[in-house]
Amino acid sequence: MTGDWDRFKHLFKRQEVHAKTILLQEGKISRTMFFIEKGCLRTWVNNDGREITTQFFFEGDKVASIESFRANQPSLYSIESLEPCILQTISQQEFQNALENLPGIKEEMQEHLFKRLLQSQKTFYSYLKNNPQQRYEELIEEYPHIIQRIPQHYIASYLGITPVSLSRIRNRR
Amino acid sequence: MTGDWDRFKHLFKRQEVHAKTILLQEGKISRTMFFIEKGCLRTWVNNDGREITTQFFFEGDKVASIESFRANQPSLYSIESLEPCILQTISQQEFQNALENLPGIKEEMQEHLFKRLLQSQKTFYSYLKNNPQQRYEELIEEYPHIIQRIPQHYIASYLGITPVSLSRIRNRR
DNA sequence: GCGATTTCTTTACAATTGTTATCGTCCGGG
DNA sequence: CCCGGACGATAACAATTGTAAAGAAATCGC
Repeated sequence: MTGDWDRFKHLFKRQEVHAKTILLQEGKISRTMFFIEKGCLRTWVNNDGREITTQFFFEGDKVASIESFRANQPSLYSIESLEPCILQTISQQEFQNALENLPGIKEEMQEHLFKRLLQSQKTFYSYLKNNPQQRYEELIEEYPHIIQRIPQHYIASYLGITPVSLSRIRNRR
Repeated sequence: MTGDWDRFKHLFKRQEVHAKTILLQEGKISRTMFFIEKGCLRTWVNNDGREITTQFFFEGDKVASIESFRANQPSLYSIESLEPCILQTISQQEFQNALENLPGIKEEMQEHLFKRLLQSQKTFYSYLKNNPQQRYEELIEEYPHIIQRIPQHYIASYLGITPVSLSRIRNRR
């Protein structure tokens, strides 16, 4: 899956960051793409001072505000570390070079984009169809490692509810 | 915007349908793409017998379950006419031909896919950030024609609430 | 090691939405 | 022209979630 990815992994630079480091701020243009070697990240949006987590990322994931990275537009969300991380980073510039020089990367990017669309739609439909309790149960089913690894208030914000409400749901079970 | 689109409009076949015609059923693989000449469509998902509308389409829009159309996977949603419609349709086969023979169409499709990702994300974030009342007000702001043209219970299902709740929200204003 | 911070739970109350049912209006087909 | 279905409003009640505040436990940083 990330086979092609490995081909230009040597272009990356190693970077270590503390927990709670903002790697990309909402509204800024994404100039860097990250590959997680160790640790985890989240993306989140600001809503009147209240944070809403939109996604979690773990070892092996590549993370960027693709929309921003690709179109040079302000990112709709922030990217932040949740744990101390070891990251491999590549700049937009270097990535452009790779795009033009390494065959197949372009197609892989498109496939990646397509998968993101599917994922985004799937998450969206889960929101439409299920209530918070059902979404929590779905999370336990499909991504148990998230429950075990991520502090609950982040999960609550990911589920679209308050930590109080998540605590109640957990007690109902 | 649809400039390139016009270039192969002659490949389309005209089709007239009644209101409430299912053009693609959830779970089936999309083999046809539609261009709306007159009328409007909606996409919706089935949730335990309850319909949830995910999007509305009007004159000038092109509609397909792109994800299904492109990857030959079962569609996650149905496509249905809300009014009597005049449609221009193209089969997957003919579309493939166009893709290979007409230069630039491929890039246009990718751009279209990218825009769908952005749109999908935007709608999703609106769900995350806003309550039903705010989403209704946003709808009035940004897409007033939808309010005027579409029966309320479809709008309610689009907003993720019951018709009863939408009626209450309208009365609160 | 220890104080400060973070995280989670609990409580009480308010606000919103869902559920079910009834009723009136409008519109189109036979 | 009339009947039936579609559509929207309303009411009463239940269930869920949000809000604010307080406290206990765990964890972090120095």
